[in-house]
Amino acid sequence: MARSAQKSSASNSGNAITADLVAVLVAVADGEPKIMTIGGGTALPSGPFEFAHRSLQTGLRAWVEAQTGHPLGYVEQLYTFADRGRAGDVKAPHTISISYLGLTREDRVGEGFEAHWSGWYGYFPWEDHRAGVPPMLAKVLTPRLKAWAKSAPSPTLQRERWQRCAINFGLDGRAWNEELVLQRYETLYEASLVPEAVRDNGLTASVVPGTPMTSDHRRILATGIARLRAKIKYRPVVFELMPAEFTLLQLQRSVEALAGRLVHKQNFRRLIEQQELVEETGAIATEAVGRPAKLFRFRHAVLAERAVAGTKLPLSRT
Amino acid sequence: MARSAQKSSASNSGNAITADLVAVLVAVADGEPKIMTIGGGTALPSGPFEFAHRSLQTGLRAWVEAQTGHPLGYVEQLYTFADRGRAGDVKAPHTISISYLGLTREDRVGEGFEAHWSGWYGYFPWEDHRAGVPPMLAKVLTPRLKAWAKSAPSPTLQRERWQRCAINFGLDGRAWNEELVLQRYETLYEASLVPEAVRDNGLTASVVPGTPMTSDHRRILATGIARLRAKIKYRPVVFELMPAEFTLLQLQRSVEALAGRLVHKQNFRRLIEQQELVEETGAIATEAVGRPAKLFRFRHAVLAERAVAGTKLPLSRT
DNA sequence: CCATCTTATGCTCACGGAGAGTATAAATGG
DNA sequence: CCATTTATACTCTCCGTGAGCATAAGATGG
Repeated sequence: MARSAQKSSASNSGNAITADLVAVLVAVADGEPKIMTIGGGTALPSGPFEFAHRSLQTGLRAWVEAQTGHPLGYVEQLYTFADRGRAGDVKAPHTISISYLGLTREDRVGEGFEAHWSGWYGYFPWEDHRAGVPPMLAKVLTPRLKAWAKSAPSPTLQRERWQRCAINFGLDGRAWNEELVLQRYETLYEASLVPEAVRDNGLTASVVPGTPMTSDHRRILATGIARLRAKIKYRPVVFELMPAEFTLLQLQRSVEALAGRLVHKQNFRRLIEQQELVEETGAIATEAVGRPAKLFRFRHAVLAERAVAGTKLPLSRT
Repeated sequence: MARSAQKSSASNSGNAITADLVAVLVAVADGEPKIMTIGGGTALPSGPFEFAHRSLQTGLRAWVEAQTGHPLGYVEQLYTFADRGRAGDVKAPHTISISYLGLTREDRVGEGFEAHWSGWYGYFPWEDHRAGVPPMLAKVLTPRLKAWAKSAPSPTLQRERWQRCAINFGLDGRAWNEELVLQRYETLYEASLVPEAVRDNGLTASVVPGTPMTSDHRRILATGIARLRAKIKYRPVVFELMPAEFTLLQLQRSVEALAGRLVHKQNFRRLIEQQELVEETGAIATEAVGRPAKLFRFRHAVLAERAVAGTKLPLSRT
């Protein structure tokens, strides 16, 4: 029945649950995107929601900074999960996971913590298209997905399944869409091709490469990667992952690392410069090979100036 | 301290809270966007999270359908709120509001329920630019915002405040951006120009037009409107709000109602048709004035075909 | 029947952004 | 000096998009 909102907090008091924060903390080091993990890379950092804090956002920020000793540059709420078999403990108190995406420049972790940084493509080997389409996509994923599609009960369902696979994984001559990270993971889960699905549903099946995670953390990670890949195209968030000074090539490599695909160098520079996102520091990079590059820094002014209007990045279709 | 996720559900058990679902249910009737409200239009429908359901999404769906007797077309999670003074009841159990956006064709409400549909521009009069910039923007909002900016402690802060207002409200010759619904509401809240801010902070101040809501429901509504305005530009969700058959003008009017601004008719038709989003039914609209229009229906096939690739809508800059 | 009004529908044009390629510059190591 | 690598400057083409013009097909009132 519909009730007014004022009454609801009183009438709910029987439905006590617990809320967890789960963080997808991203950094880029050596041209590789990394995420902070615990438990030897099997889980994302998570913790109880602290009511001492004014909001969820500040709660997460304080908690992460206490753990790593570093400030969090950019924080954004991802999604609130309560679905799925959460590791099979049906009798445990119900938990809601409120997940966040956080970007940071630092990749060091404070002493004495079990957290460390893991490359995110270890969890999603099929997502890295920087060196072309990964061979495992055609060799491993495609046949498994095809078999899954064929196993559907009706011809119509078979076609629908296969169409979905083709769209998500860029098969049948379709273009690869780097933003469909979550859709791909969920398809693999549904097809019981990831260990989590096998675990949650008590099956035994052969799975595809890619490190699994506790609970639904890999799903949360996929959500975070997808969000970030979408975001870098229209918001200047890449800079949160860069050191104070950088060359345009370093910036490009970071974007490519996140997007999992290469960009056209000249167009990338044109876009960055015409949007006045960066300014020269005057210094020159000291690296070894090739013509030395100018160093740039992010023009923080643009954040105020243009209301985060847009950072367009050229992610080509080939 | 970092703990593995497996341990967390056990170690959290002291932090019990309650979770509410809050729904922004949208329909379009007579060319006006409406939202479902309760409490005489002062609150969004909300209810406790039921653990009988498999997921949050299905929980909301079941709950809404039980209330209204109508299926929910499209459902999407919006945001999870725990911030802000929730109506001043500091000692009440802490509540998290998980908000959802739902789209439906129906605008009838089942008998015996207190819910009904309210036009959303009653809550945000400054958001409707279909008949040009609303006079109240220049007459009421701008002077108040200017005063608020000037009241900042330092000249730098004054400039920052004003720049933010100018960007959000399209002042100083800037273009109106219909997607900044939430930013606008939050600015007004911060400037104590909405009753909710006055209420939450125990102030007395004169406020601007626009119906207030319980708790932070107007903020949640702003989040929903913003999300929907962004979404209609790249996903074919408008059709969820349309009857089975419609003319292109009706479709256009719905888009304009949601976006709060007019679109170029010929370009709109071109876009809709070239994307093959609709097909002719063969019938002709029976309305009165003008040349009769063909009736169209949504091609549901495109959802599968193109993986929600994109529905671009021409929202011009003038 | 004609003038007029309203909406539907077809077509053209100009501009700008994006993808892609060519060419040249500046460094290093043999 | 040459090969190699990276930096940087231009150019060209295509297409999406905003905008306007023109015509068609109904209704209504004189």
